[in-house]
Amino acid sequence: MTKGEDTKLAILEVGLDMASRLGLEAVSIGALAKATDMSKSGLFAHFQSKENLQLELLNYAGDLFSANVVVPALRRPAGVGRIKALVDNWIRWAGNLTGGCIFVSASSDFKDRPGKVRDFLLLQQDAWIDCLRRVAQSAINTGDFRTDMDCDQFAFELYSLLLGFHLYYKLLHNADTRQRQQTALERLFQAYR
Amino acid sequence: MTKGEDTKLAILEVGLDMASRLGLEAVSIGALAKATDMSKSGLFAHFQSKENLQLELLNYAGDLFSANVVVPALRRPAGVGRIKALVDNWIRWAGNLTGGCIFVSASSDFKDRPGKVRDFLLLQQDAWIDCLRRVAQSAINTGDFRTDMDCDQFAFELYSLLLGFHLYYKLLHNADTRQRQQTALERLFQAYR
DNA sequence: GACAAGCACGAACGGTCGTTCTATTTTATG
DNA sequence: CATAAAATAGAACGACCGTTCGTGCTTGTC
Repeated sequence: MTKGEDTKLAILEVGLDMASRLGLEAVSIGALAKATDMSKSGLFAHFQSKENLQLELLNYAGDLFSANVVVPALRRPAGVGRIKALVDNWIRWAGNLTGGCIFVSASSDFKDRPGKVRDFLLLQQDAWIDCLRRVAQSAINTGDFRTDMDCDQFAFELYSLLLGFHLYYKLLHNADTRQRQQTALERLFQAYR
Repeated sequence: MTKGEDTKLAILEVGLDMASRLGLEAVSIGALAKATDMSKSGLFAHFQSKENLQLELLNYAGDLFSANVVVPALRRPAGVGRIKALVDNWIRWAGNLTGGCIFVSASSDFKDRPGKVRDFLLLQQDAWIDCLRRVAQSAINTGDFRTDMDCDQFAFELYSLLLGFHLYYKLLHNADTRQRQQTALERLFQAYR
């Protein structure tokens, strides 16, 4: 790894945490430069534009998300166990970032900001929902879930619970959140068995 | 109503829509002044500070929310019907604002921005969740729900579904969202009957 | 119709924004 | 070790940020 790539990665790491806390739009070149002990122009040279920085942040986050949330879950045998692993990984992912899941923050931030950033974010969200749908389908195949279940419906309800967890945990700092979500998950799984 | 109050209300109306779209933090004095055909200083005089503008926006939104979402639902007879009315009103509320529910946007925006604005937002969120809890309790009293149900758990799951709806509808522009949410709601109600 | 109060304006403040240059230092390569 | 390339810094740009101040214009009241 060359020096430039190394620096860039360090910037993205700091930027990701900043974006999770304050939102993708609030990650300014100046603030990020200060946080990484660089000059504005020195940092800027790595990204050519702010829009590009935002795209690279999302892409970096996507790589981390794949490696830490999706892939480890897919290594588990298909079925409800895999889904639970996916949820556990997601919870850990959201917990490791100071401000929670960057995709949740960015979704709220960019839902009405047309452009490449929103387009990319939408692609990532579609991929995530598709992932949820697929793990549900594979749980049907193993016999854990009913054959007549609606995987899209399942994905919607599961994602909703993750969003609920996110709000309760990251904004309200509710202590019982994990337990509450666990209960809801059990009820969700039970409905489709 | 005096001229000043009239102007202020017009500002809040425009500001609310802007905040729902771009986030509470992104409502700049200059942009809001342009949108209301006023001078920066003229508009500023109504609020004394940006923080105060944000607080007044939240307060204004809270009043509208009460009047359009909560109160009409509470006029319905207690029970599941009241809860359904509450949800319907919430959906309409989120639909009427261009960027969706301002409290959802603001929650994401201010979760890691300590200060008066976040404190006030937290109060509003607590009140809303308490409202959900109460309608559940009153549905127990009417016999619609089981007496041993956990109202906090119900509030969590119901709010989660609203958040899921919000993301699917406002970001992904998914056409089946309303139907999907309806199905999830029915399942939720059924579980506690 | 004079007068005070309320209201809105324009100009200006120091700061930060994203971005563009040029110059200098640091790194990798022969 | 020299040299080309890559990486970083510094200064400056116009634009916008939140905020302050002084000055007029509208209001409603006596």
